[in-house]
Amino acid sequence: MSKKTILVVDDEQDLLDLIEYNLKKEGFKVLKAENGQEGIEVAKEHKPDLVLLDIMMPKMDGLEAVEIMRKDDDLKRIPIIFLTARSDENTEIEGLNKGGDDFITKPISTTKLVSRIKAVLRRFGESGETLNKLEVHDLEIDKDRYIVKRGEDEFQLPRKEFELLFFLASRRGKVMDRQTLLNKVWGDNIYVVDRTVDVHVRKIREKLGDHYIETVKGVGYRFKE
Amino acid sequence: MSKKTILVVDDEQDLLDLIEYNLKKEGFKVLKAENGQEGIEVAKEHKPDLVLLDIMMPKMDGLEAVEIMRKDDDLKRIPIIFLTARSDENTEIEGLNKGGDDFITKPISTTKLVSRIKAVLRRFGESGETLNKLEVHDLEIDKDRYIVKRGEDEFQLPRKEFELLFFLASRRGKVMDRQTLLNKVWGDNIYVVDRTVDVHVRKIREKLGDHYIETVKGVGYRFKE
DNA sequence: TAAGTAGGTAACAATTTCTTCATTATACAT
DNA sequence: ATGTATAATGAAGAAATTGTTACCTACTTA
Repeated sequence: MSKKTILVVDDEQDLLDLIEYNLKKEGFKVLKAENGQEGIEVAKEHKPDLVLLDIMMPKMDGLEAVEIMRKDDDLKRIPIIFLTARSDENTEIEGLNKGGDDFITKPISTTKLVSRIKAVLRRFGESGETLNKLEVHDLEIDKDRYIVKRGEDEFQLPRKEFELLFFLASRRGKVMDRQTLLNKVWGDNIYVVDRTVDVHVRKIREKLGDHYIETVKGVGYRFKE
Repeated sequence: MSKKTILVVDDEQDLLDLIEYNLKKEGFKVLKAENGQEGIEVAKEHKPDLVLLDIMMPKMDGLEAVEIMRKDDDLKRIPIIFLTARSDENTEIEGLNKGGDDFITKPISTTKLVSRIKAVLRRFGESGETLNKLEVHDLEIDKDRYIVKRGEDEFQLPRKEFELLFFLASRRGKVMDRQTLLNKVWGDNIYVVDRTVDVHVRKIREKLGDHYIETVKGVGYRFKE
């Protein structure tokens, strides 16, 4: 399991550092921001797996930030845990109503923080957040819909072609040999000649153009980075 | 919007009644159980939309109950909110780790309780619209009356056809395989041949035309976006 | 009881997708 | 530049999937 990235947004530098230290110790990747606005920018750029968001901040407070995030297609699925200076039930309720996923009051207990983060991540992880939508180059590959989009154009690829494309695209840059592709896309105990892959690659290129999948002679195929 | 069902599990009869009163006032349907074991039985039978679970109970406590629920295919997706007598951080952490979705300490503020329940339901509900009236393309699909309208025309579909259409339409664009459709429309523990879905799709197309439900060969069906 | 409706199954026709293989083109090493 | 290995291509047949129809059962209603 690759490291999960947590974005921590808080205006107190000390607290930011403390949280960073503790989360890194637990194996998370940590991003930091000092206000809501910066937080959203960082979130847009790095798409963290979870955001820890202070309610009280200068420039843009946490509640505003959450509203913006929930309206942004790229960000709205990211779980948010609020931080607040002290237990203030009204704020808490407002936060949850606005779309927060949990709530933690300062002073923060490290154990509690980590425990909650894990709980929230697990919760979101199992509800099918298995990354069903890839955006690479000018393509949008949507496995929920089994559709590939490029701008306004939609391509309806047959299953194998789609799954092959999806697999390659989800490992952008990495060269995969034919056998691996067969195992991963076709299944482990399927017997087909490995040249079959070539034919599917060709069909994908035929439909989408040949600037996505690169041939690495003697090795296999790779989705262009 | 159909009423959401909340199962409340607590050994204190008074509290049970108090919560029931408040939740009913808010428009929820309420089920009650007095210990973990009973709670699981009721949950299995009625599949509530959310469970409020006391940690400390005779016979089977809340933590045990949650473990069992999370292992049961029918129950594991039901969100759980823990109740506990007082803020006890250790228990709280344990609860969240075991798979709770939120945590509320007694004495319970009614507002807070309802607010949290709604927050959790919203979070979980986003995957499945609970609206009873869908308007898609030129169709109006009304689950209250089991009627589909197109302009002046009204179509009276049989139950299964209607529910299949409704389900697909409520997840517009998303491809659903036959098994999922069977589980969601027919029910989890129903045995019917999956090709049955095809026949119903055909009947729907026969009545409404075939420009609503799209076939994704090798995968399933999808309501056109 | 007959007739009608709904739901399910099975068979096979129609269609699409997949695989293979033969041929042609290309890249790479020498 | 040439030869060899590898990949691209095209086309045909196999395999898989879906559409469609007919039929069966259970249940409801007249």
